[in-house]
Amino acid sequence: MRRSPRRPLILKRRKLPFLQNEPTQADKQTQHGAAGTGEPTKPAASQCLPHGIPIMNHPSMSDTQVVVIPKEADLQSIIGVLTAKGKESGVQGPNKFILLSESGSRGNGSFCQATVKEESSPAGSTATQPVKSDTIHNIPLDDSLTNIQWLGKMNTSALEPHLANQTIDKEKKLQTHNTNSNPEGSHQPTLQRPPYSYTAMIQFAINSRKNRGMTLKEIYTWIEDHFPYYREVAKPGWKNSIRHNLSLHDMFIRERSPDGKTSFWTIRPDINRCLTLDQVYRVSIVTEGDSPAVALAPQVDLKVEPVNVPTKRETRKPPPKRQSSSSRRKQSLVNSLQDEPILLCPDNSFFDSGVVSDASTSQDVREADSTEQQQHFQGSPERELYFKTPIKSHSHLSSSTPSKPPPSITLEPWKVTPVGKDSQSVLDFSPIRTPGGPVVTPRQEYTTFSFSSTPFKELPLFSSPRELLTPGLILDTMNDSLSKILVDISFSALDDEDLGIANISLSEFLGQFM
Amino acid sequence: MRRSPRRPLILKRRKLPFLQNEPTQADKQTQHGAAGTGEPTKPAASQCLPHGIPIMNHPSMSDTQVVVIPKEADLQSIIGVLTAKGKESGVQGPNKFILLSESGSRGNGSFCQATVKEESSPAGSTATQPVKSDTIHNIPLDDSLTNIQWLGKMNTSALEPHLANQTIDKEKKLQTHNTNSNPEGSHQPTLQRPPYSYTAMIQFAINSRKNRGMTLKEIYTWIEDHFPYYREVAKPGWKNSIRHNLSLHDMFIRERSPDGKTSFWTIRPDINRCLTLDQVYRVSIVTEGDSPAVALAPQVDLKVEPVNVPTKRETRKPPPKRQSSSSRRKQSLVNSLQDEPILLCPDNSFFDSGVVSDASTSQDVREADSTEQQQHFQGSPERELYFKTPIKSHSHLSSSTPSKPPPSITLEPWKVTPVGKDSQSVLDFSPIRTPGGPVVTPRQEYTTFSFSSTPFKELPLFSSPRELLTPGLILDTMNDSLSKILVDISFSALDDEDLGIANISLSEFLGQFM
DNA sequence: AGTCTGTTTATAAACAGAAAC
DNA sequence: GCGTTTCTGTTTATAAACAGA
Ligand SMILES: [Mg+2]
Ligand SMILES: [Mg+2]
Repeated sequence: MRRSPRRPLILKRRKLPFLQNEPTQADKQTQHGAAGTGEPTKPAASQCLPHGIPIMNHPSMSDTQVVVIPKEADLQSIIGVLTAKGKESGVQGPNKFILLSESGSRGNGSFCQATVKEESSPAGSTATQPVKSDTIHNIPLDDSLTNIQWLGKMNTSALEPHLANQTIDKEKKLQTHNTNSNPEGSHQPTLQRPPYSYTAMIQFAINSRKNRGMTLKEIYTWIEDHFPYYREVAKPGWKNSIRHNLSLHDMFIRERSPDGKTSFWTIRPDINRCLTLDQVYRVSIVTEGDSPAVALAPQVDLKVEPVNVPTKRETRKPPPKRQSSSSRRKQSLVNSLQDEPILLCPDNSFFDSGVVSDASTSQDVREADSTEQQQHFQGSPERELYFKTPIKSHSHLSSSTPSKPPPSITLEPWKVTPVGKDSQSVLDFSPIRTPGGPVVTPRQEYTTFSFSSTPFKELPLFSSPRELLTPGLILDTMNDSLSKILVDISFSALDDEDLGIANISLSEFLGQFM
Repeated sequence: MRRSPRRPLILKRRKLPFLQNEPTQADKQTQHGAAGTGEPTKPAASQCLPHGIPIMNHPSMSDTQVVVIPKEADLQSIIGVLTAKGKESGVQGPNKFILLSESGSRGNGSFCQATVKEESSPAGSTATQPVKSDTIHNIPLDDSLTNIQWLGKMNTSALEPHLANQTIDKEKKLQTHNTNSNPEGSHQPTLQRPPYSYTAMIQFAINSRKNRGMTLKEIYTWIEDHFPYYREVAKPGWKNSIRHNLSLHDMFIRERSPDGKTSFWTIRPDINRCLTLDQVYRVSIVTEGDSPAVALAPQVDLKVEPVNVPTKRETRKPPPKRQSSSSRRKQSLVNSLQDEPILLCPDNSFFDSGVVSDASTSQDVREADSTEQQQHFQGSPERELYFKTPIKSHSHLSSSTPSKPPPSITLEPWKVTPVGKDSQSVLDFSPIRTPGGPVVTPRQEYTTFSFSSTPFKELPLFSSPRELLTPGLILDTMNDSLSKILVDISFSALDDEDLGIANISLSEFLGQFM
């Protein structure tokens, strides 16, 4: 809940399929629509993990949520989902999760009205029983996938072009299509769209080179080799997007080869965070490991050195009522290019030279008060209701931010209608919020078993309060620790909170890669 | 042909209608298409102005073209079109035009096969005879409008909110719709989309304020007041685009009011060129003036002072064969923030304070050799021909740059089929190139009368070579001079070419406003 | 003549924080 | 004061136009 939100590693705003089948406008409903999909604007439910595992807010810590893990549930899967969820929701969202094992009396709380055994979820496979052996691989995925889930489907061979250094050329590796039925033993890479932005993938590509320079074609090839989605299913416009990103972002600089014949792309060294797919991959591979008390961190040895201590420290904790900073971010980081710590690049096997680079993204303007800042979602599905406001003679949209029509239920594999009595309570298991889907509203309902985000103590969730004292696991997505095991990123500087600028967490380190 | 190209003032890449009627996908032709519109991939023609007035390349000066003005033609209209054309095509395109009066023997050359009297052009009105009195106002316009043409339709009252300074609020001025039939006397503003980019319009808006700060809402209002298109016909998504531009471009900075309550947008003073709509308007108003030997420049008094002389002057003229600079622009202007002259803001009636600002856009890396760099256009209509290349199993597009299907003829009012014998020679009068229309190809055809861009001397265009010596007008769109009249922007520093960085022309000054 | 590469602009969209209602 | 809605601001994605190599 501190420091300015880094961009999540897990992609948002990337719903668009980008498949070869064009939008098809099948459900265009051009003028007569806007009444469809029957989303009944319910007060929404408490958040649930897939298969009805509930998540409750902690009564006192706003950044903490409590999860009761059923006995039948797959712990690794849940940890993965929670990690993704925590990272995704940024700083204001929950980033600590207390995992409690269910004490058998599961029929007690009706909070989610969906049991683990529930197999009638209409939106895709249910697949949580570990005996199914496709615990992760069969989770219904789409573009709004978390990267951990996605990585569970990635083949490790997708990383091998790293190891076969320099010989990535034209051999048709990785061309083995998986036939959509992917049992756990097979290790083909998915054709699912990876959850990384173009900018992130370009960084992955360029940073995989020791000289940290790549031609455009090599970037294409690298991405196609490591993310077969782009070779196989994406429309060719993805290359246009790559070029667009290279040109648009100042982070990417085009340089000339010494002979001046070819040009190659580099990353501005002063802002290169040196993230590689390997690092991201290792993070999540470890996440899926055996012991739950395993570090979620990459195996790299990062060193944060407080060089160029910011001179404007007074802006870091603004007076809580003056100026209010009104942070929509980014404008507060003007001229923050110099005064950030130098972050040494990890010298893993892919790098020869430890290029010195300093971080230059955010000035880490943390808001003073983190007082119960419940996350707001704009639950209004969309206001393409015609003539809703008689402002103009426009017969078209009235909102200045375009919005997609709410998708139909079957298009959202995370939306599972529970078997409970109230058919209106559609649970949103998606880690991605869609405006129009059932979202969590901050409305407080202290009285019922309904799916509110009521503080924890109000809900009769457990058969006895003893369970709250169960020494469960604590998953902290802010520093990617599970239980009390801290990540093994060794910060050479202060690591207490709210003390210094060197207090950069892994999630921030990862998150700034958009 | 010198200095790096500024972005044209006249908008390109803005074909999209952005009207309330959605794309309608009526002619989607999803899979069976791509054969339509009957564009026969002809070798294309030499460039012509509307009504068949030909433009020929000058035999020796690659940036110069020669235009023979028929007696019946409207000179002002032609000058306007040429000015737009010159500004639009950037540095590599022609920016000087020698205007010659036709010597009566018009039937001589068959080069354009369209006479001025031709009235059978199927795409809109022909409207060049000044006796029609709607010389400019009736030119068929669409989104690919030049700004000069567009300004011909603009009401002068659209500028009056400047004069009624500060009281722009809610009075329903400018709400007088024009009923599409706009005789010359009436002065309603058009509902046509203005040819300015969002970035340009935002600058117009903010620079119209003395304090050079505007809230978002004020920017909206300013644009709506001055360009009623956005109030009346544009989809509400245009406000999204405004916000997008404000956020995206570093040029726009959000600041807080002194009380910290509201935020307003400013333009980074070190790169603010202080262009206002008033200036653009005056430029074009003068262009439409009576005498052809009139200055095309704004009435402002700009002063360029060579402060911070660049230290890396050796990069300004690279060795002509080494490195070759391979300018796709923009990457050559890294770190050029400091070393450019300070450009004083013009203190016209809209400014109180002469904010000091220096230019910081382009480092003016001029290509060494401007040897017959004929402009290329990618005339390939689009290659959504399925299975054209058996590269992948993609059934969809194969080009990584998406392209629109070629529009039908009737949608392009500039495309006029001449009455000549060859029905295939569709002339493109549009100042905007569409990749599918007939474009000028650099193919050299020295032998025929065909529509090639053959050097000037090869074409038997004139009845006698005397006409080449006719003391015609010279329209130079690089510095916006007609005849020998220079623009009245007074540069205090060097104004000879290739000498100093202060050699900034009006077109560059204007052009950098995208 | 066509393709690849690079730059810009436009538009839609997701979403978050702040302000208004 | 709270809850909702709207406004404002930031990013990402995608299409597209077009220029230069
Ligand atoms: Mg770049
Ligand atoms: Mg900005």
